[in-house]
Amino acid sequence: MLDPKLLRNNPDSAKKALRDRGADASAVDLFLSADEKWRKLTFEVDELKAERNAISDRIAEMKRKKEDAAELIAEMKNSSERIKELDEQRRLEEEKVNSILLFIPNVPHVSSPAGKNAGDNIEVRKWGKIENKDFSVKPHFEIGRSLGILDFDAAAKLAGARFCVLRGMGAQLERALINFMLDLHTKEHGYLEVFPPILVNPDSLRGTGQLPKFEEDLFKCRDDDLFLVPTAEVSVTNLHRDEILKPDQLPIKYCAYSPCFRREAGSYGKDVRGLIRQHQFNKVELVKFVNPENSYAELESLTADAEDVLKKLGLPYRVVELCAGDLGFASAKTYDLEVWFPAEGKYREISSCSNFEAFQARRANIKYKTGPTAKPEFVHTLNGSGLAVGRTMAAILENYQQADGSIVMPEVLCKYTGFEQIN
RNA sequence: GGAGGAGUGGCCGAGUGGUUGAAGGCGAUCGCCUCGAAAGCGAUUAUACCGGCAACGGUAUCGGGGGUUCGAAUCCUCCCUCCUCCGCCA
Repeated sequence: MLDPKLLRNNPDSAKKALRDRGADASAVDLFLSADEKWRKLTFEVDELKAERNAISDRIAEMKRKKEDAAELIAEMKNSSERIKELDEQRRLEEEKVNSILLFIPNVPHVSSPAGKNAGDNIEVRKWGKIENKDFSVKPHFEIGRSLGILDFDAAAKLAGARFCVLRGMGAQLERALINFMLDLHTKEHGYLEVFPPILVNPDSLRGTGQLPKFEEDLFKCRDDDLFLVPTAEVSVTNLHRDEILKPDQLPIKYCAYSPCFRREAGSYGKDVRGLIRQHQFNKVELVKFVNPENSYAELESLTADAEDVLKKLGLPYRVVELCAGDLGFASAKTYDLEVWFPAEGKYREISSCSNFEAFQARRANIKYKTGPTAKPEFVHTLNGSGLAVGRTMAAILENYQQADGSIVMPEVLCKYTGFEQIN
């Protein structure tokens, strides 16, 4: 959510920012008119209530003195009706203001490059050497199938398309990756591990920005007002919803493993094969709550923490800075980490690291105090994948593929897998 | 799932219709005292919104929503959470 004061005082810059990211800027005008109505009604109602409160006090005093207050009471009856009416109007207008606000995306940070779509993203750095192998690397889903570790047919029987059953060393590798990532972030990068619920309520999803706009992307329980999380970001960020954090608490750094569930509505026909785009996948997520002053430095270090996973696994990758038009709804600035897939001969997203500034904090009401007497301010929230586990497995199956069709484990993983090779 | 109990400020805790945004205590902050500290004394100590350049004024909030009433922390109602007992269960 954007700061309503910013929209009031500086609507033109807000509109420009929204156009920069390809969003509909007319919402700003809708907000402005609804907001003005709301403020007018609020002012009127508050004045009437002030009067009512004053007269109520007089009634109370008269009653104490055993005087007759019938006349005042009768008078207040009308006033009370009027208050009720106006209050209802005010409530409706307030709802309108809020629903407009909830559909407006974040404003891109000045450092986010201009551009319309992924084609305008900027590569900021590359890491790792892309090997020219003397055999043709099979795509991960083929090699995984022939090694007997990925079973898409069984998954289709159990659940449908976009699911996968991991078998044997595949299942073990998945588990090893999760443990490896969590250990790295907790032991070397200073994150506190949490294991949150993966079913959450609508308030939580509103807090991070999935609701109300992206409900169709979520799996919802039929009989309960609960959704499966599309990312642990939702659970973990909402850990501090409606809280005022103490000055010495920041920065807070969490990492969490969770399964993630996405309906992938509207992505039919896209990445249909393999582990790239599944309805259910595992992810280790990094989440930070920070002082606004440091949030961009914190984004750099969070990105570096995610990159470290790829470095330790020896997977070639590049870092891409998303242009304004490609930014997610809640993000002000995002770096995508893209890992090399040799079978396809291209880089694909494996992590997305974002600074949401106060956008989520305002929705989720997460504040901090700079000192014991200071006024609470919104924190900045950040998160990034550290990493998407399924895609990491896929990258390993391709990058570590041998001519004989076997897969050599990255060295750091061996103590987690207990084997050095899949064949 | 059934029965009963409870949810008040950072914390504890009073408060069953009218100067109660909320006693009292703890904690915290500032000041006095002190060489310094402790103790003691005094003051301050929620959040959001609206109006105002500001000083300041106003409104709302006692788990959440709705209702009764001139007036609700207090009464009614629905929901949520926690506790106890029963049932079920990993």
